[in-house]
Amino acid sequence: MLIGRVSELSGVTRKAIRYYESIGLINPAPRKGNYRVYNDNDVMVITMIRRAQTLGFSLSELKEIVLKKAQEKTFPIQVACDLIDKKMTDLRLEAESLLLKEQQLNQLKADLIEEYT
Amino acid sequence: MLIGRVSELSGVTRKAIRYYESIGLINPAPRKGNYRVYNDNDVMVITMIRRAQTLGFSLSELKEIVLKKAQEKTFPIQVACDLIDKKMTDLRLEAESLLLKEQQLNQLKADLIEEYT
DNA sequence: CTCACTATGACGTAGCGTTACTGTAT
DNA sequence: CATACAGTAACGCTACGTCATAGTGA
Repeated sequence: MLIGRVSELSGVTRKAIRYYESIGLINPAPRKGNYRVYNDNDVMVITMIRRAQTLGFSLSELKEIVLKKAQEKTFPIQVACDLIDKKMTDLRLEAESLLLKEQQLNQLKADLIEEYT
Repeated sequence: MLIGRVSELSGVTRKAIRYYESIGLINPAPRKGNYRVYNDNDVMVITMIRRAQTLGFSLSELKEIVLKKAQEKTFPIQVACDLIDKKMTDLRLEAESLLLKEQQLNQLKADLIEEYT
């Protein structure tokens, strides 16, 4: 299938897919003429990338995993789980900072109202 | 005072201060020779900008307020409070999405472990 | 003359979106 | 010939950091 179909199935734009290829996150698709040709597995990979991205992984983090997988010929589950754990920690820290910001926003509003009324 | 001193007092880098000027967020500082000269009020403004930024306001949002203030000759407290309220809503939405992501990260980890052990 | 500070300007960052222009399969 | 795809290239966005290079006041 061509890139447009992959985009439909995965929900990832053609531009993004080509970008993933350009940074070496996915293998360059074989060409039929000048057009990139994909298979079902490619769709799975791209879908997983988007899923992980949504959960807060950067493309460079995902690239690490992809590279390790290529080297070790097997999915580096240990590395992946470590990254996930780290993300969870990050999330909790971010949640705390959100609570703090909410308080500070309230404070800021109170300050402004007091000063300008 | 010169820009280095402002940077010390406000905790905002010289580069950032010049950037604020370049995008019209703060007024171009008068020059003594070729050097920008600031006063205490400038320091206050820059400090407030940084404070608001930390709370999640973009520079363009802050610029809106600055522009309104210049037009109406008085601090647009209504606009500011509305923006603050909006930020609070955003924060709550983000907090929810963080909780969801935490669940999904757990799910992702469980999926990986089940699949690769 | 040196030293500490200032200035401008170009390039880099993340992850694509958005033109803009061109090629091709039907 | 038109239409709906495909391709590459280049600039835009956010908020500066990081050189590189050069001027200036004490």
